[in-house]
Amino acid sequence: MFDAVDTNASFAKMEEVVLAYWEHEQIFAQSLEQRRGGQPYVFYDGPPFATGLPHYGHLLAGTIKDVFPRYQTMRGRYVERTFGWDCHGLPIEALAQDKLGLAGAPAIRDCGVDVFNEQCRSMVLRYVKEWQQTVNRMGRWVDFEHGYKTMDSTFMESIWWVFKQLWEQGRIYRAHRIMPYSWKLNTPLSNFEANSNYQDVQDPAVTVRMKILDRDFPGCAGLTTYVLIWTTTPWTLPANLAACVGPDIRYCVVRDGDSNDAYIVAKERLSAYYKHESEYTVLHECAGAELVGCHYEPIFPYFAGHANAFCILSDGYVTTTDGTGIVHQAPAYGEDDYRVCRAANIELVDPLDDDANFLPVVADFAGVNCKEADKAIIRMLKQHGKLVQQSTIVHSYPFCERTDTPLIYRAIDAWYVKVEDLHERLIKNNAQTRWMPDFVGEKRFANWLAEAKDWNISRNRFWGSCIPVWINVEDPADTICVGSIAELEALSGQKVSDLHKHFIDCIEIRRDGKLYRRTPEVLDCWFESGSMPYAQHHYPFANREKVEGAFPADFIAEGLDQTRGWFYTLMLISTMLFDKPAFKNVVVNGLVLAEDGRKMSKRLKNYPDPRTVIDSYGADALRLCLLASPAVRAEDLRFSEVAVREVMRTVLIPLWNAHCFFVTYARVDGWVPPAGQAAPPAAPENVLDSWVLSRLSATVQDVRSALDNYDLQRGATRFTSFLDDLTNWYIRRSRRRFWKSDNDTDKGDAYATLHYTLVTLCQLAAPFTPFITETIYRNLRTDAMPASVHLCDYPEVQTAYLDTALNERMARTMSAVSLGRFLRTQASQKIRQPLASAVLVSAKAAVRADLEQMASVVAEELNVKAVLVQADEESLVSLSAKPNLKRLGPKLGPKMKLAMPAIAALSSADIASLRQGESLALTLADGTALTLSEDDVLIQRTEKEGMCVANEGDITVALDTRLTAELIQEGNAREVVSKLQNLRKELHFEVTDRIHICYSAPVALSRAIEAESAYICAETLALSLTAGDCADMHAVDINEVPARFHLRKA
RNA sequence: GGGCGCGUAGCUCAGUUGGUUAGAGCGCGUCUCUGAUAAGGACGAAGUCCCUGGUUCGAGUCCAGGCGCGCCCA
Repeated sequence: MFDAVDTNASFAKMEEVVLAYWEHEQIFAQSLEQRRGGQPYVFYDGPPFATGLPHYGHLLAGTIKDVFPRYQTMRGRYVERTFGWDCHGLPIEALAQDKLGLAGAPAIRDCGVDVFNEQCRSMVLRYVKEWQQTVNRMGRWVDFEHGYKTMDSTFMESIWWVFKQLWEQGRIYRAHRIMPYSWKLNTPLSNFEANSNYQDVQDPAVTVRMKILDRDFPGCAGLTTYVLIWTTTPWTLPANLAACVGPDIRYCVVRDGDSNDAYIVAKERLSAYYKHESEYTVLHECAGAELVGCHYEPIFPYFAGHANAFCILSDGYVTTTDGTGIVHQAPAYGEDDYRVCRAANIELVDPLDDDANFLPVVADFAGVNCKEADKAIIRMLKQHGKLVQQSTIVHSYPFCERTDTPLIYRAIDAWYVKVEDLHERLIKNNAQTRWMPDFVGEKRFANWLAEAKDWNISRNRFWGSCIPVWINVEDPADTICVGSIAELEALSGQKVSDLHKHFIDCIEIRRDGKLYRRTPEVLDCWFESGSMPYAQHHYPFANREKVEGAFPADFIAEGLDQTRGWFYTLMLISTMLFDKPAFKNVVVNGLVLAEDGRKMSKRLKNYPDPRTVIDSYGADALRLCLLASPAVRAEDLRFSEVAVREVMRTVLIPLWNAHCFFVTYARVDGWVPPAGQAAPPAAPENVLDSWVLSRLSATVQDVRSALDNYDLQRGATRFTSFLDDLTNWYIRRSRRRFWKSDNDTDKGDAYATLHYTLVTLCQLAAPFTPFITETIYRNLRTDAMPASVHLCDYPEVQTAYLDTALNERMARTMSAVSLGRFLRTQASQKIRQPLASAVLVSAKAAVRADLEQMASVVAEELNVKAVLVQADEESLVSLSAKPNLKRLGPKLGPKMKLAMPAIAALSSADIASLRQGESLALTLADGTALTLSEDDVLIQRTEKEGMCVANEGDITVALDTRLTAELIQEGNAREVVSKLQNLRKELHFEVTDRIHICYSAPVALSRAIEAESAYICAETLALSLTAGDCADMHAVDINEVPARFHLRKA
């Protein structure tokens, strides 16, 4: 016997019960154990930082990461799922710095790298418990216990192995690069990090003049000539080493009316400096190329005499969109500057310390922070007559994400991985990966791979995997790369237990009388996450076979923002190590935005707490809401609590109530499924049973194909649309079959069909909504079936049940019913009022045959005494023809425009002959002869005026709305039954309770009730129906006639 | 500045190889059904399919250019 169920169950509470059951019975472990030996389905989990709580983006990705492993497990695959944690990097360092009150790298060194790193270690896992709770509450099955951490020694040793592989391939090199630099954190940042916090700021914009030393331009005799440069970073002027012009840009030498000096400015920029042409005189005009080689007097004296410096260079990057068209070059502080100066053999100078304060060499501003020095520098320029113009500019400028201080660009010593020779291999390997949606892989990612730049992998930080390179203190070119702990122990003669910086930096290597110390940088943590396929299993030091057998992964899933993150580093490292892609299938999810379309923000509080949402609607509702959204196709999703509620109302509640309905009547009748697997009747006689089984099979086919193609949205919507057909057609149409008190075959078939359908639907939906399906399945299962729905095999497509003709027949029936309902509304005849007849008309024999078979369904649904099916539609509708554009368009081309009116003008006789298969000759306005056949036109029907007729496509329905006294009496009886049923419900009677009814009504109505008393009693399970007065009578309206009823249990 | 994506009803979104009158849900209004349902059904109001141009007999759909938004990069 099934357990009684509560229609008003709280899904959130139900889910808690399921979680306890899974935990207690170790269902996840069982689901794995059961598939041990099955073909593995390999899933890699991207490691999150545990420095914050999980948000909707994590819940979305986490749900996607749960559906496919569950699905594949049910398909028989062995799917291990281990969680991972990203432990290193700036997020955690920033937290530790706050905690210890340390401002930057020097402060960290002062307090001790060991203290700092141990602080990091102690904080890394601070939110692990919360993560675990949330992930678990969402119903995601993943192994936390054996999860990997990027700070584990085993993980870090594998990182060294990976590094050494690249080293031996000659891919690791050291270079200068211009990078965004945070002086607060004393570290260069990746461009990725630098781009995440642009702010609009006001900066000075100064135009400075530099005296030309060794060139006389025509017409400048007796004048001092200056080249004008423009910059928004005055602090870079002390490090100025050159000026750059565009080779093809036109420049003018003008006599400045104010100063009577000669200035060199781009011709196009003159108007920016002079309001009127009268303010200057053009002395000479030339191309930028002619200016190259001029020397000028350094603005500041600090680097006077620097080799090859203080001359005019040229390069194509110079534009005339702002400034003077001449760009000042400080090679330490700009990528283009660096490149241009390097080509001119000018060594950079970088007079800033780690905090970006000026070094003593810049005597006037020594110790001053560069940005703060701007004002003093401008003042000094003014004093020395070098400032031509001063203004401010508001522009978007990158700021440090962690500290909100401005970033500067400066030259940094860095370690690089050579990538630029790998483009073809990367693209080839990416072509072996299936992306969902495809454009992310085929366009976005492929384009990125095609232009991938060498990868800066070093970070001048503390808490991370160390770059395992030891450098000869005497000769920086002499290096040793260490690839394992054993290697380091052998080289150093010391025992090594931990690979973090504070354990490793003190280890020195002596070889052949030379001393080697480690390079101080740590690795970019993307290097670690990209190495996770190997490092999570301590490859190749352990688990060689396991890793090699489980590579590449069958499936990964992350957000669109990982295109250049994890997706890239995985693909890059696997290509470099094994020349293979790291994953075969990847689902990319979009961003989850707040309801207002903006990013979710804790400060703005523009989104509901996930826990509140789960507690109100349940994790299933949240999961399905996310899974059925465009967010699973890499599109943005505006998340709204209302949408979650909607999913609960329209999917979970109907599913739950279908279950309640079934269980309620099965308990009344004591129906139990036969032992063994759930099974439908062998040969269902009722067309509803065959139909719902056919629909179910089609749905199984659809959902399987959707999931096999990683299309979650399609999968989710297919099973929900089936649910709609199940509840609002199959169950509604079948209700009476369950109420009937005699246990005949039809009733048994109904129970067996619905039981099988619900069980199968639960199995089908289990990967999407694991809780409610588990609850329902557990109540419906037989002893022979697995204890949990998640231990079941995924439903197979039952081709024997598939009947497309039947599906079409039922679709036609629904269409006829829908038309009939419309007519009732038009005629203001509610469904409870029986009518004499409905006429279903179609000229197509196949349609008529279908409708005839289903006539009883239509009659019942429309509450008519008789349903007639006939062929003659012309008494009800008038026919007209339209061209079938799909057929005629390609045939006629431009003549289509002439054919349209000719076809519209066809008479009903013409149409009739076409429909009898005859062809029809037309002459178009331009004399073209055209022969039409039936397929060339579409026949349209218009309801004739004044009749109760409705048409849709091939089907026309007419309703006889005339009422007889008999029909009215029946209508009243049905109204009475309806009111009585409502009263039963209000009085909380059980569906099986027998009752006695006492009523009082006006004479006419009383007579009707008396006449229909047998029917009324049968419907309401009444043992008696007597007229008279008694206490506690309920007043009701029966078609606007007042009446009173009293009900009591028998 | 570049790459990619998105732009359809008040809101969230469907819309097949170009084809006839552009759909659904939510919300709103008027009805209705119901002994599983917090549900369902009917009708109604609500559209410059972002704009411009092109290809075509025919464009929400294809092409080009632009505008707006997002992600990634520079």
